[in-house]
Amino acid sequence: MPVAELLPLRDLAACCAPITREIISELDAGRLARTLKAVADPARLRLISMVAAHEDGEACVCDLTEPLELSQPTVSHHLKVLVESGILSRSKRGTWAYYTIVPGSLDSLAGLLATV
Amino acid sequence: MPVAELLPLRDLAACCAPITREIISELDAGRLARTLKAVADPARLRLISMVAAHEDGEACVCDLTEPLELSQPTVSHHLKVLVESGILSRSKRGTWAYYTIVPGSLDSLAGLLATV
DNA sequence: CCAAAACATCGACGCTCGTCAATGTTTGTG
DNA sequence: CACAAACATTGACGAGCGTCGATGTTTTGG
Repeated sequence: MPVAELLPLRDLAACCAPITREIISELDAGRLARTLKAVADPARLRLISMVAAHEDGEACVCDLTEPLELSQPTVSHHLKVLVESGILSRSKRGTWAYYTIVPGSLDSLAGLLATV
Repeated sequence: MPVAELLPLRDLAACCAPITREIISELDAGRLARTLKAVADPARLRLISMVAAHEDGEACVCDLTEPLELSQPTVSHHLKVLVESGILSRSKRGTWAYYTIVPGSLDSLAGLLATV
C-alpha cells in the first residue's frame, strides 16, 4: 500500500495561513497541534537533527540507538511518530530501514508559526 | 520579583542554531521541546491566534473564555503556560489582565525549526 | 532450512497533561 | 466596610505519552 496518502504537514501547509494572520479554526488548530506535538519531544528533536547531520542525509535505526541512549523499541517508536507526521520518510533496503527528512516539511511547519 | 528572568525562548534563540545545522545537544533539545510543547496544543494555538487578531493586539481573559468554549480556570492555565514560555506577556490594568504576543517570539521559534 | 541480525509491534508501567469545580485574591464600587 | 467582578490558584480526575522488556517479522548468510 502507498505510504504518502495522508501527510498532515502537507495538508496544513496547503490549506492554512500563519497563526497570526487570522483566527485559526478549531479543526486546523487540532491538526497543527498534532504535528507540533510530534516535534515537541527531546528525543525526536535529536533524531531529526541526527538524521539531517548524517551522511547523505539518511540514517538507519542502528546509527541512532546508541548516541540517543534509548532502547531500540523506543527509537523505532519515535521514528514512527515522525514518519506519520510527514517529517521523516522511511525506505527499507535489505534488513536496514533508512530514514530521511522530507524536504520542506520543517520549513512548512515553521512557516505556520512565523508572524510574517 | 521580576518576571523576565528566565525566558526560554530568548535563551534558545540566542544560543542555538537551527536543528538541521548541527546535532542539537541533549540540554538544548530539552529546552526547545518544552517551548514547543507550550505551543503544541489546540487551545493554546487558538489563544495565540485570537490574541494576535484582537484589537490592538491584546486581549483579556473575558474576551477569550467564551469563543474557546472552555472554563475560565482552564483558559487562565493555558495563558500562564504561554507566558512562562515567553510567547505571551501579561499586563494587569485594574481588574483586567491583558495578554499580548511577545514580539519576535514566534519567529524565533520558527527559525529554530526551519532548515535554512 | 536454520540461525542471526535489524526492526517493528505489543503490553504494561509510571508520569505528565488538559480539564473542571471549588476556593482564594485583588481591584473597583456603592 | 461590604459586595461584586475579573482572574489566579488548588485539588482531583481521566486520558494520553514516553519508556522498556518481551515477542513477532523480515531479510541475509551459511
